[in-house]
This record gives sequence, structure tokens and C-alpha cells, in this order.
Amino acid sequence: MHWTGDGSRVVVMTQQVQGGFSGKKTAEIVGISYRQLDYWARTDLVRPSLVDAAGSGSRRSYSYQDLLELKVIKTLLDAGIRLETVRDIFGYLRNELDEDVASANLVISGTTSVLVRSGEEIIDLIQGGQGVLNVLPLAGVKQGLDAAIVELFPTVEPGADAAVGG
Amino acid sequence: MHWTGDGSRVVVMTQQVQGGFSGKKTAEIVGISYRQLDYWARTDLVRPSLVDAAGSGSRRSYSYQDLLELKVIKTLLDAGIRLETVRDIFGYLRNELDEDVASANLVISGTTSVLVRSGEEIIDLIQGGQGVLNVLPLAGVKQGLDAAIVELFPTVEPGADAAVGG
DNA sequence: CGGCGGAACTACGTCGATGTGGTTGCATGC
DNA sequence: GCATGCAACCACATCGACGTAGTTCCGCCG
Repeated sequence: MHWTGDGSRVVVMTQQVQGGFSGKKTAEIVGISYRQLDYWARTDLVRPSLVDAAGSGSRRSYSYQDLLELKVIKTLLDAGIRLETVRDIFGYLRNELDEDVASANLVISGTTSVLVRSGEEIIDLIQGGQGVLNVLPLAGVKQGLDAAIVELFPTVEPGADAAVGG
Repeated sequence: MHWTGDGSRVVVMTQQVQGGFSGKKTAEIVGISYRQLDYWARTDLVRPSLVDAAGSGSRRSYSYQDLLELKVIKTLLDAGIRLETVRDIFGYLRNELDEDVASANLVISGTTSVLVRSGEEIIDLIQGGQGVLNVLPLAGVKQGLDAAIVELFPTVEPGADAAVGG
């Protein structure tokens, strides 16, 4: 737990090292407005998986996985994809995002999405599908996220292994 | 030109064979609402290249190229891409769409877009770019468009060579 | 030449995705 | 334990992309 010995320093650490990012920091790191983050939480797109809001005055707490998901969403929005489509995609995808996302590509065709590794698979999909394929290399997303974390809040390690036992 | 001998039949042909599609038919073929077509014309996304509107009561006339462009746009919208992004893309792309579009892929990265043929080129783009790539095989778009034309209005040949001399 | 049909035009409403501004309410500093 | 700050909450306002309804006008037909 947290000892009362050190006081303030310990509190700061427990907030960040636990993997908990406040709403404001989350928005800052991901590169979206707080209003967007708030709206997305209320409309069930991305809820903070550590601590959800419980009325006025409470504080949301986002995990590193949440940040990754949010950054993917922001990247899709920057690519000009509608939020409604993003909602459909993540409804289907949320389960599989926990995997080792390091070197996979997120491929979206219409409302269905897949995780693909080899480039040749992607070519097959392009030949076969008659709609639009959206391809997003997740490695770049993770890199950008980690870079933003260490730049804005150097005190917290970006990886999931930052959750440390005392 | 058109002989008065046959009457109504001839008039119908002169409207369609010239390559001119009315607003209503265009919307029907492309699969969008007339209101969308109208809105897009007013806001300068796709204007009818044969005859533009000239006040109330006039008639727009769209070319086959226009239909192709509209169908590409509709496909992008169906893929969940925002109209604003489509606007940016076509601002840059309009010149190059006249080419033989049969077996090319439209690749969009952010706000810039390219026409690509080989699949390997696409893989290179995926490896290099750190954003989202939107890939659209134009052959399928043209196929779907032609199919819709012959299904809805069998009297007119879909290709650009349908413009026939007497 | 006067009615008629269809398509362009206009006005207004709507809906999603926020921005702005103000209010409430924990949680801590003092 | 009270003031204070920050963050969640709420009530609007906005803006793009249309939908709906009604009006205007051109072209044809009798």
C-alpha cells in the first residue's frame, strides 16, 4: 500500500505509477480535447478501465491500454474516418487489442476489422475486397504514444510493466 | 441528328446517348439521395461537367466521368470517411482521374492521395507511413457503376464510347 | 397560350460531435 | 472543518451534412 511516511511524493507516485492517468493528462497525452475525452466516455466509446466517473467531483482514471485505444481512435479520426464508424469497429475489436500489438496492422473493411501481420495478406485483401481498406500500422501508434508520455510526464514509464509492487 | 419520325423514343435516346445523365438518374445510379447530389453540386464537390444548373427550372447534365467520380465518393463515404476529407482529396486528385482507371488503386494518406498499380508499392507505403492508409481498387468501382447503369437504364451503354454519331 | 410535370431553388429542421461557460461536489491544504 | 482547486456535470451554442416541404421556373403538350 502507501505509507504515510513520505507524504506528497508518494501520493503523486501512486497516482501515476499505478497506471492511472487522469482525464486531463490523458487528453493531453493522446492529443485530443478534454471535451472529446469526456464525450467519448459518456457515449460509451472509451470508458476509463481503472476508475470510472461517479458523479460530479469524482475522477476518472485511464489505463495505458486505454491510452493506446484512444490514440488509435485519434489516428483514425485524423485520417478522416467518422466517429460512428470508429464506434462500430471498436465494438468488434475491443477484445483483440490486448495482444502484443507491437508489429501488427489494423485493417478495416467497411464495418469489420482484422489484425494482420504480413504485408502479403494485406495485398490479398486488397485484391479480393471491392470496398475501401483502411490500414493502420499499430507499431507507429504505440511509438507515438510512448514518446508523448515521456515528453509530457517523464516521471512515469510508458510500458504496461510500469505497474510496480512495493 | 434526331428525326421527327419516331417521336418519343428518339427524344429519350438523345437525352441518354449524349452521355448526359439527369440529376435524378445520376442519384439513382450512383446510389445517393438527390439531396446529396444537389448539395454536392452547390458546395462545389462535383458539378455536372456537361450542363450546369442555371436557375430554377434548368436541368443539370452529368457525364459518365462524373458518375465515376460520384461513385468513388460514395464508396469513400460508405467506408466511413468524412466528406470534408473527401473534399481535400478530390481537390488534389481531380486532374488524374481521367486516366485509364481500370486497374489502379487509389491510396490516400491523410490529405494527400496517389494512384498506384502494383501491390508491392502499397506495402512500401504501409511500411513507411505512420498514419492510416486508405486503399480503394478503382476497378471494382467502375464495375459496380456499369452494373448499376445497365440494370437501371439498359438503353444506354455504360462506357465513354457510348457517345455515338448518327 | 395556358396548363402540367419535373427539377432546381429556398427555407427550415435535425442530428452528431463537439466548443463554451457555468455549476456542483470530492479531496486535499491549511 | 473550511476554503479552494480541479474535474465531472449540465445547459446551451455551433457547424457540417443533409432531410422535408414548399416555391419557382423551364420545356413540352395539347
